[in-house]
Formats: sequence, C-alpha cells, structure tokens
Amino acid sequence: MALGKYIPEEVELKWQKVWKDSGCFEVEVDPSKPKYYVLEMFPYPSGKIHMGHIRNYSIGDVVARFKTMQGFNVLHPMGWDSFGLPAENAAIKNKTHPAKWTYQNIAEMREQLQRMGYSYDWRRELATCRPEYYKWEQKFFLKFLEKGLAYRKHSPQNWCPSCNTVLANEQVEDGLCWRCESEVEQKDMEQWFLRITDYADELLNDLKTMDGGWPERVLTMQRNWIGKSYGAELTFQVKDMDETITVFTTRPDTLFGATFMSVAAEHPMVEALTADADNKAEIDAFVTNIKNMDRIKRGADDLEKQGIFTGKYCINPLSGAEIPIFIANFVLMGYGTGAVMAVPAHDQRDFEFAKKYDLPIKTVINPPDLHGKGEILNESEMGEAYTAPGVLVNSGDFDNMQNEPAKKAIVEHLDKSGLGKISINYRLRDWNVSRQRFWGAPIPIIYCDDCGAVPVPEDQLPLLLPENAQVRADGKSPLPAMEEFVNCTCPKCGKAARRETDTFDTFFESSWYYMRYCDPRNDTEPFSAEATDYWMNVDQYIGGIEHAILHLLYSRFFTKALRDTGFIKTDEPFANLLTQGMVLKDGGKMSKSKGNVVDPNAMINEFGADATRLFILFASPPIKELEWSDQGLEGAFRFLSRLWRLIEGLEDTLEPVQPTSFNDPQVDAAKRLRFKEHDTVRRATRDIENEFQFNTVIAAVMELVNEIYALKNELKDAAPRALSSAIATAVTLLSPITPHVCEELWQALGHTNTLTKQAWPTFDESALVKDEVTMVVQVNGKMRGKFVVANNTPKDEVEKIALGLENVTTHTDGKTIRKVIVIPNKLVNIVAN
RNA sequence: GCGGGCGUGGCGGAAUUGGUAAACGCGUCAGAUUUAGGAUCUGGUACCUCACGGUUUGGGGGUUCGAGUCCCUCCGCCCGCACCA
Repeated sequence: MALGKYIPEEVELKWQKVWKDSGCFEVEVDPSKPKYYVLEMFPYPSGKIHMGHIRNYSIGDVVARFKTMQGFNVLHPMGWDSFGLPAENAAIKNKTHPAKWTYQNIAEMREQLQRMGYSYDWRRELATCRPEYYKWEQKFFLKFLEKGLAYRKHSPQNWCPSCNTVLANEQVEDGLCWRCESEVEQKDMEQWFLRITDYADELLNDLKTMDGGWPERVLTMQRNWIGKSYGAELTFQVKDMDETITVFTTRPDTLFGATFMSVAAEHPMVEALTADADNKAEIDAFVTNIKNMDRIKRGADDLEKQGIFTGKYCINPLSGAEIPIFIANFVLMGYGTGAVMAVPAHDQRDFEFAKKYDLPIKTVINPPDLHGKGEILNESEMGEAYTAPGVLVNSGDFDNMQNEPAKKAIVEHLDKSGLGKISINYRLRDWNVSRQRFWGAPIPIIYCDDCGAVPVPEDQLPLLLPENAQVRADGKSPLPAMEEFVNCTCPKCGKAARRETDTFDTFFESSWYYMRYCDPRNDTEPFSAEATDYWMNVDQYIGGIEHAILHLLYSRFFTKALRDTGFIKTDEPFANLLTQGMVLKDGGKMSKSKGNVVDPNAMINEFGADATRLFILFASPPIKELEWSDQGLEGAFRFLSRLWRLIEGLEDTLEPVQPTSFNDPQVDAAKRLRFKEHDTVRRATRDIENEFQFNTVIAAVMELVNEIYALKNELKDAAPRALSSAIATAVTLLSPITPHVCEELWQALGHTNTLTKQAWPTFDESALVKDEVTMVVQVNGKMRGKFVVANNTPKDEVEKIALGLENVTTHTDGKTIRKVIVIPNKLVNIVAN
C-alpha cells in the first residue's frame, strides 16, 4: 500500500481509534499468563497537562508496551487524584461547585492523554472524588477504628493559615506548607490520627527488601524520616518535690557525667517546677518567648542556645548528685520525652550550653589513648565535647568499662530499681488525617453528647459529601454551617447528634488507589481477593521524587494496615520504583513566573505525539533531568520522517517478514546488515531491561536505520529479504516508543496484525559472530595502528602481525620489547623501552 | 556538620563495566540537488599543529601492560537530613 506523506495527526488518530475499537489494552485476570503491573502516579486534575506528566506517562507507556510484547499480561491503568484544595479555590473564584470544575478538568485531561496514545485500560479509570471510590476508604477508617489503628487526640497541630487546615508532619517542609509555602503555625486541636507509628519498625525493616528496586536516596530519605534511635529512658527524682522527670538518651553510659538537665519550654512539668521561683515573671517571659517563636527561626541551625534556671534540682539516679534543671530553647517537646540529661563533656550542644552558663563539665568517657597512659581527659582544656568511644571513668562501679557494654550495664542496673529501661525512639509521628476543608471524603463519625464519638454504621456508607454545598469566599469549609449535613441522630442511642465536619487528608485516597485499579467496578467490596492476589503488587511504579516521603510512606503504611485488617495479602505495594527527573528549560525548572513553560499541546499539534514521545525519551535517561529543546523535538520528527521515507522508497522491494528472520546472507553487505540488526536487538533489549535506558535504545535503532540507508542500494536486488527483515526489526523495536507511526509502517510493510500483538524481537548469537575482527595495536598503551584478521586468530599469529606493522616498528625501533599483551579479537599492547 | 549523587566537545548525552573516549542526536561548516527553501542527500566537526605528531573525561597523586571507569586527596555543583538528646 502507498504511504504518501507523513502527517502525524492523521496517523495518530487512526491508530488510536483502531486500538480503542479492538480493546487491545483491556486486560483481565488470567492465571495462565505471568502478570506485570506498571503504574504511573496518577495526576491531580488541574486542567492542563504539562511536560512532567508527558514524561512520566511516556516512560510508563514504553514499559507497558514492552512488557506486553514480552508476553506479560500487563495492567496499565489511569485515573484521577481528584479531591483537594485547588478545586475548592477554583470553585470559590468561579462561584461554582468544586465537583463541576473537577469533572471538566478530568474530561480535558483525559482527552489530552488519549491524544498521546497511551496504552491504558480506560475501563478501569477511577476518580477519587466519586462516592463509589471514597465509600471504601470510609469503610477502611471504621475498620481501623475497630482495630485501634485510628484514634482521636487533642494536641498541638501544624496549622496552615492560608489553606485553613491542619497538615501532617510530612506535609510541612522547613516550617512551610508544602502546597502554598505559607508559614505553618501551631494550634491546639482535637483531630483524628492513624497509628503509622505502630508500623515504624516494619516500615523501616522492609526498606531492606526494596534494596535495588527503589532508588537508594528514597530509601535513605524514608529511613531518616522514620528516625529510629536506640537508647534508654532514665528517671530522675526532683528534689523537694513528689515528682520525677524522665529523659530519653542514646548515651546512658555517660549518666555519671550529667551535670544538669534541660527541658523543653512546652514540658508539662515547667509550670510546677517554676511555680514558687523568685524570678517567676522572668521565667514566664522566657517560656512565652520560645513558644511564640516561629518554627523556622526556632529550627535554624544558627539559633543561639539559651536557657533559664528553674530554681529546682533533680537527683542523678546513679551518682546521687544534685543537678540543676534548666528550660532550654533547643530541647524539643516533639522528640523523646521533651527532657534531656545534659552531659557537657560528651555532647556538643550541652558543652556549648555549659560554657555559656558556666556549668560544671565532667569527663566520664576517657579517650583510649589517654587511658592507656593512665591520664584522664582534662575538662578545663576541652575545646569541644568528646563524643567518640572510650573507657568509663568517674563512674563508680562502672569505671574501666568500655562505653558500649556500659550502656547496657547501666540501664540494666537502673532497671532493678525501676529508674531505667531500654527504649527505642522514633522521629515518625502518627498521621493526622483530619482536614478542615470541604473538598474531601467526609470522615464517617457522629458526635453524641452521651455516647461520644460514634462510627457511622457501615450500611449507611457512603457518607456523601453534599452536592448542594456552597463554597465560602473565606476558604473555610461550608460543612459546619450546613444543618442538613451536621444534624443527625446517634446510631447508638437515637438522640440528636452532630456529624464530624472534617474531611480526610487527600493522601488518604492516593494511599490505596493502586489496589482499586485491580477491581475498580466492584460495588460489594473495595476489591476482590481474586483480583488483588493476581495483580498486586505493582511491579513498576513511576513518578516524581517529591513523594519520596509523603505518598510513598503513607501507601506503604496503608498496605500493611489493610493487610492486618484482612483486606489484602501484600506487605509492600511497589516492588520497583523509578523516580523520573525533572523537565527543565534553559537550565531551570519550567514555571509560569519565569515564562518558560512549554505547552505540550502545541508540540503535539505541530510534530505529533510520536515525535514528542521520541524526543522526551531520547534526550536523557528517565532518572536524570531533561533539558527541553525545540530543535531536539524537530530532530525527533526528522528521524521519524526519515524512517517513513526509507520504507516509502522501498515499497516495491519490501516483504512482510518477521524481525530477525533473514538468516541466509550471501553477500558481505547482507552479512553486515544482519549483524547490525541482531546487535541492535541485543542492545535495545539489554538497555530497556537495565533501568529503562530508552535514550540508548533509540540511538541503537537510529544506527540501524543509518546502516539500512547506507546499504539499501546495494541490497535492493542482491538481498531484498535482508532489508525487509532489518526494517521489520527497526519498526518493531521502536514501536513501544512511537507506536502510531510504527503501526502505520508495519501495515505498509504488508503485515495484517497490529504491533500490540507482536512479540519483542529476539536475536541469534550466531549472527553476532564476525568472520573478521579489527584489532587495535598499542605501544606502551598508546594507539599506533589497526589491522583486520580472521575471528579467533591465535595469539602468537596476532602478535607477529602487530609487531610487523610499520607504524608500530617506528615506535619500537631501538627499544627492547618487554612484554606483549594480547586480548583476543580486541587489542594488542606492546610494552617496550 | 552527616548521608547520597554528579563533574566527559559549542549543547543533550554515549562508552558492552579495566581494553580504539566522544556512539546517537542537536548545532555548525562545506558540497550536491533545487526557481527558492528553516526540505532532502553526501562529507567534515574534542583541542593544539601546515604536517609528523601531541594533548584531553573538574585539579593533583596512585594501582595497572592499559584508567572516564578502581584507590587516595583536593575543588566545584546538586539533592536529602540536621540542636533528634
């Protein structure tokens, strides 16, 4: 058939329709085939697709198509993370309902994704703002409540004054709201939490099982975030009071060196400790000052250490020494117990504090070299704390012990009198899932004056978000003022009661959507065991690094929590994670403020979806940053046109043969082409399997096309089947990357199947064996010549040829040949001096 | 400060893992074709040198017959964590 001119839009729309009509991307559970689940992080439907989306989804699409061609039953779904603040803000601006804005955006973005030709099973599309979806997470919440995994607590929370809602710890970056970058305040509130800390250990330990599957830096970030530290809790009696203070320390071995104690300004004992102090007013001012300091300033690394004496002392449980209790600005209530035993000789912070307030410094860990000489580290000469290992001194019965074993010995000793125990501390906090916003899934709880917080009965789910709500100009949720929503009766006692008006954090929805994709239309359960047993877990997950903690940690937790509530059998949701690099323009991030945003639609209209996909995958490996280039995109288009013209020009010659099917080379050119063809399959397969290096896959196919161009006139009559085979190979290898144009060319070659049903080409090792090889000759490691010999020519023969080369002798004349190294079929290095 | 990554032509980036550095593409130069072309084709293009040849993977040192690749050290950039007791 005649190809005519390459008009991307025509070709692309044609094949998109063929794929859609044939349902070739629709998959079902099929235990007879190996499954492969490839997933890209689903988008928030902001309305316009951007280059980051295109990159993310193009990478995923190549993986999906490649794995399909390799014979896997590939699940590749797409949907919408459609609850969230921007919809609400847009609705306020346009005086409409967030749902309307959201569904419009979804329709637009769906069209744009479809225009890219991605191989999604669109039947599985889901939107998290639909009751059919959030119904199930309301159910999960009730189950978590039953299991004690969800609970309500009154405590200081991160409050974003601009978003009008609380934030989880993970959603505060450097004291700023992750969404709007407003300064986050502290506010006492009663909120719903999920006990992610119950899973701290499992979340940490299982990171080991993902080694190799996840990027090292994401694993590190999660480890840091969980922040496990081993230590002890030690209890100090307060002198002249019937009170104790417990500290967390990782260095119980230094207990004898504790010369004072520091507590946080928020510590619950502060009021009692200072109640009868002479300078009560001064202390109160100091405490208020710290509490009012904003998070950024308080967390700054150059914050000067400040403290104030409470007037009270406590008793060192081992030495019996009386040590003063200070309130200090660097002690955090949110970590450990909010109280620290201060050992200035062996902790740099305590050292600085002691110097400033002239507090005693006492060496209890002696450096090994000094200890050997019978000397003890002199406190008055110390310029900084000694934090390295050593031997205990000034520590009573524990003297001369190595400090590591002493840790355990001291805690065990204190344990007998109930004053100390081994303790493991985490930085991770429970997940606050309450949000004071409208556009989210309602939390299914009813408050009754008599019965307290009562779960909405399961048969009343979904608890619907009212469609008639009118968003408020001030950004506050309209729910509390909606009587028809708030007023209800207590499911337990039947008396009048009020509904919870907070909604779930939107990370709640994204924590399990990948499970719902397995069985998205199920209306009797969130997903069937049959579906999730087969499809889960996700084999390859692809998305941005910005979720290294947030979404990825919550999802890991959710998977484990759903496992323990009997919904699923999986331990970890994502076996392999690829974090794609950012798309840059002129060396920087694309942003509206810089005015350097490239609109994908314009590119697709001018050069087509295929050229856009080709460029974005060719310009850089997926994990690295990508510098956008309009000229590069044109180059991609040029290559596709060149391939198109190649086939168009050979229409009378080419036959519909299978890739790598030509195996009877009679002439040198055919042999050469066959070698290149098989070598390209080898390289392409290897590079895809090695971290999806599509850039080099494309380069290899370009080389093959160049080779075909170079040999086509010679082979047109001599070996037309060699050309047909090589071209079939090029088109097939390229098809996951530029699927539309490849389908068109495949059809033009005379094939009647579509490439979606074509197997990934295989190569023949024997085709890669060359009759002749080019060998390089070096003299003292410098290249001096080349020669061609028969493959596997014996070493001594090769050596003889090499030594005889003219350009070699000019460099060896007058020198003694010390050694000749021969690497078969590759290189000869002559060592001479 | 701690942890991780990176540094290769004018640019994006390759290098079968210790064996011809700069594949592929962009840009650019020359030629061909064309009424013309930002179309297409052919050829050149790391640097210095008329040439022979020499130099080159952030700098310096080392291991090796041989180093972009391994080791040490310094410099620069990026990312994460950071008063976490």
